[in-house]
Amino acid sequence: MGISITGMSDLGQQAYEKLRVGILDGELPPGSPLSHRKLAQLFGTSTIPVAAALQRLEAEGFVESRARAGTRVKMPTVGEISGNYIVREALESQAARLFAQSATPLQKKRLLRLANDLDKRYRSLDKQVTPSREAQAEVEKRHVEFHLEIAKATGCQELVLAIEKSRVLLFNWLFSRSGEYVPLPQGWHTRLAEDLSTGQPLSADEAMRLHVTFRRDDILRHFAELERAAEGKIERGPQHRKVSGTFATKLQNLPR
Amino acid sequence: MGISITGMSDLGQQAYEKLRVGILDGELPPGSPLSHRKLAQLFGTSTIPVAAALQRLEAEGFVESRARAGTRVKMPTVGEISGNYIVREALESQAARLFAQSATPLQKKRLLRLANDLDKRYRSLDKQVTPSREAQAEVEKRHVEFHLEIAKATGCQELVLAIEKSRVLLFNWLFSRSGEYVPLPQGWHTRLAEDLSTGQPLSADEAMRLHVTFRRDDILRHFAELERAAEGKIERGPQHRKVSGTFATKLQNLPR
DNA sequence: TCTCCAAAACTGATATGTCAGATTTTGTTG
DNA sequence: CAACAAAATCTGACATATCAGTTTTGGAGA
Repeated sequence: MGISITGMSDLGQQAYEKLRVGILDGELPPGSPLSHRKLAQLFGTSTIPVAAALQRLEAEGFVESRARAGTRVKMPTVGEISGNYIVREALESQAARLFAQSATPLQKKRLLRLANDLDKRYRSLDKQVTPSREAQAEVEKRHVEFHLEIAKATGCQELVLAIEKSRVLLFNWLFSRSGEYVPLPQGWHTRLAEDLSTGQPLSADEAMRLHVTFRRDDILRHFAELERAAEGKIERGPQHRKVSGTFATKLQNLPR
Repeated sequence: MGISITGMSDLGQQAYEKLRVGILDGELPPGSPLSHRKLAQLFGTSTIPVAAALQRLEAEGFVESRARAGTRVKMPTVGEISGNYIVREALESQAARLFAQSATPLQKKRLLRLANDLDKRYRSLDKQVTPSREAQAEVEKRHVEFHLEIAKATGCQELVLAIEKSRVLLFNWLFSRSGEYVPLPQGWHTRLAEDLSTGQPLSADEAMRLHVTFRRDDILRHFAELERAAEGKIERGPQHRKVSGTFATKLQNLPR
């Protein structure tokens, strides 16, 4: 699950990628402080490439920065998550239209196979009483891949990138919390793949909209509660969270 | 027609804005070289804020950079323009749905007024034999504002920003060339505004799709020709274009 | 224990200088 | 005059150092 499209220099690119996986792997949960200096020391570079990486991550919505006050992994608001859903619904329903309109039999077959596999994984996840975070993340990553496969089949690179951006961002926001898990209907993705493969563009559009918005209201409600709970609480300053990975640990214990 | 949403430091933000208007005003046409040093000298800063501004402009698609070889205003490919249309169709039809679904009478009235004004301006443009570049740009800017008004009425900030980004980018690409002008039908925007104000979400969606894609094929054909004409021509190195504004002139005549 | 405030510590922003790579120019040779 | 190579020039990437805000901290006083 990685964007390449360099556009950035060597060290800056490396810092960007390290930070990105650090965030997406949950080692750097929302609120984690990201000091230019400490990161530079950790990476063995100056602060310049770090600043470039953080600027890009900020533009992509992973990070928020206030001048001379600090940079941290972003805490999304309910409004932003809601907006993300709206934009993603627009992009993915467009991809669904184009897929239904012009996907080759091979692409359709491939999508069906992916959908089947994905549904299997979700089912096996449902069986477990307490699925591990890693297991959930693994399945969700494949979920993203499934949707990107639809977009890729359209042949429109710009659409793929826009959807990936939107998907990955939500992925990160969701997995930063212990979200109550809403099980999906049986054959949820297989049915979608069938709709996209056999239906007209318009019905594919509609099917995708339903798919995208299925868990939306539950999730928004959940986050609204979390937001209310955090009302006026820790508003600024680094969050003293307990984190597992080596990344954040190293970062915290670094002097200077 | 300006994005604010800082996210960047003082000098970097200023450099970004200056460069952005320089590009959008046509003073820096596609292919113009943008040297960190020269720009820094022109702005009276170091190269650091300039680099930050250029990195952001690159992420937004206005500029392309190759490490240690140069940065220049981007020359779009036909594929990118086509992709831009697909993404924009997705975003704007979504905005149309939401507008039809939830716009207040006041917002509808306001949109109709804007549409009427816009159509008037297009009509007066059609009357002129050789409309000036400035006059065309002025009307096109209002065209962008019209579409942003629809998005703003949805109350979804993320959708507004995504549409603005997509619109402004195409705006810049189109106005960098002397495009053959395809006149619009009578009351083109007024009819759209009416459709969005009175119709159901689905019909609003469809109306917007038709609107967005109206000139698309002509434009893509036009650019395909231009691209073919430039086949293998000036591939690298600064373009020695003749430019009007003071911005580019200063830039070119700067030593170092 | 709580409030307030100044000093200390930390932060991102920026200037300056250097480096290696890419490009362009120039000089040479056929 | 063409082809080619070396040198001069230009480019962005980056390191180091400093600055001015912001936040945290450690009492002093209530």
